[in-house]
Amino acid sequence: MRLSRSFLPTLKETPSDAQIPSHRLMLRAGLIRQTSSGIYAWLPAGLRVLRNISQIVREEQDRIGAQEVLMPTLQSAELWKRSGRYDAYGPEMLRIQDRHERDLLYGPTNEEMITDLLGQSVKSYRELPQMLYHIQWKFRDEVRPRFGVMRGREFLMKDAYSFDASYEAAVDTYRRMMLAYLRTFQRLGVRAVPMVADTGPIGGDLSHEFLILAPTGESGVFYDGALESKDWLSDPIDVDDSTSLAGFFNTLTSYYAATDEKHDETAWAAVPEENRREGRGIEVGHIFYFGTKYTKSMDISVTGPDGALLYPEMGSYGIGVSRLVGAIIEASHDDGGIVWPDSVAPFRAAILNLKVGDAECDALCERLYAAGDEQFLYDDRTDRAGAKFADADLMGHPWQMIVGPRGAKTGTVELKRRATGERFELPAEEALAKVLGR
RNA sequence: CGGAGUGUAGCUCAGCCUGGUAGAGCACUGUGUUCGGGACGCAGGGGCCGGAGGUUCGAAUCCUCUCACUCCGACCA
Repeated sequence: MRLSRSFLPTLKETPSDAQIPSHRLMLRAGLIRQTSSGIYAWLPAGLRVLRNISQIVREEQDRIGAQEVLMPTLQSAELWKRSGRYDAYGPEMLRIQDRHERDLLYGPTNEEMITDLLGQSVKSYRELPQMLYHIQWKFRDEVRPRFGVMRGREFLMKDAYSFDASYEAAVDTYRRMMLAYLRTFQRLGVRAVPMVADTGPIGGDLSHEFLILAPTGESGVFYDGALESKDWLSDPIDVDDSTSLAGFFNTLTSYYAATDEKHDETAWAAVPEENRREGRGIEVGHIFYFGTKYTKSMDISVTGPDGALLYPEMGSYGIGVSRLVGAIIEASHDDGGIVWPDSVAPFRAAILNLKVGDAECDALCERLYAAGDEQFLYDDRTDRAGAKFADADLMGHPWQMIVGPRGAKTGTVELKRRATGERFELPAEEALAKVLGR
């Protein structure tokens, strides 16, 4: 994208109603604009990030056999009356009426809808397991939205729902999903630690929250530092093998990790002192096994192997996609602006033409731009160099390809790595190779 | 939902107390000098002061109502 022709409105000054770094930076870097309290419009660069995150989430969901669907944002109140949650949900649920005065709601979650959908078509245990997910906008009428997209009212979320014919199978599904989450967050370039979460009346140990560590997190967290060194992408866990999954799960959960709500001083004391990590975290994912809660309340059953009716065992698994944009920035920024992990950055690199109009600079920049296609943001504005540096740092591109009159003469590019500040003077082709990972 | 605030130019804000008819910096347009970390000069454009009522000769300013947004608390992917 050519910056001179793009809609990337950066701000030099900090908007007054943004309190935390991610909110300030998202506004300043031109990712979002607020349209109402807790509701945001996503501008081109912000949308790219949202899509990059969604794509990684999608690939990891698909990898464990989940199938993508897309359910509507508006739901019928009837559906929620069947599960009993229409009255139970409270004012967080946005309720509306259509012209026929039928009650509708803007979905805060989709358990009822997915359960109903599955029940309509799945009649035998042989058709299980099923795992469905969608990435859709949701609405929760928070009393007090704040922190930009981290606590908005409208938010983009991936939610998956699983249906198994037995508890044992549901446990495998849960563990499979847990691994998918660990892989997802690792690919997103952030450290998200799973912590035991409250299971409420369901009980058991099958509920975990995933928290990204950041000083502005809303929960206090305590965990074993050994969890930091795990590489889930190369761990040879067989997601189709129950024993392999159990081994993975038992190893993982043997390390202490809890939010302040569930913190246990005795267990904490058993963690080697040099491994104790204490800080704050932002919840970006939640996985939860809840059994037959909805299949029973909505009377959705299938025929079991013995011919008797069986209520499928369910779990639900959320990832806050739009919240992640804020959370990643909270975990990865500096005084100059955002520091995007490579995998989610809106652009892989910015090309900074320090002297637009200089034939050699222009030619070299065009050559670089053509090689990167839409992965590069070409700063072809006639601004001064300083403004370009500042904007590139603010927007957080992983790489900056700086082209000035000196280098352009010899076909040399100054490559800057945003995360470390390292600089390399390289021939154009080598710079491209490095940036494009070739 | 309780408490506290704020709405004036695209952004950050001053002006309000003590009414007299709209300001600054940045941004934007033109122009000249500059040109590797958010330059400088000159000349410009842009706001029915959130909205509605009221008081007054006169309201951004005082009063009433209303809407929006923000912060603190309780609650939350």
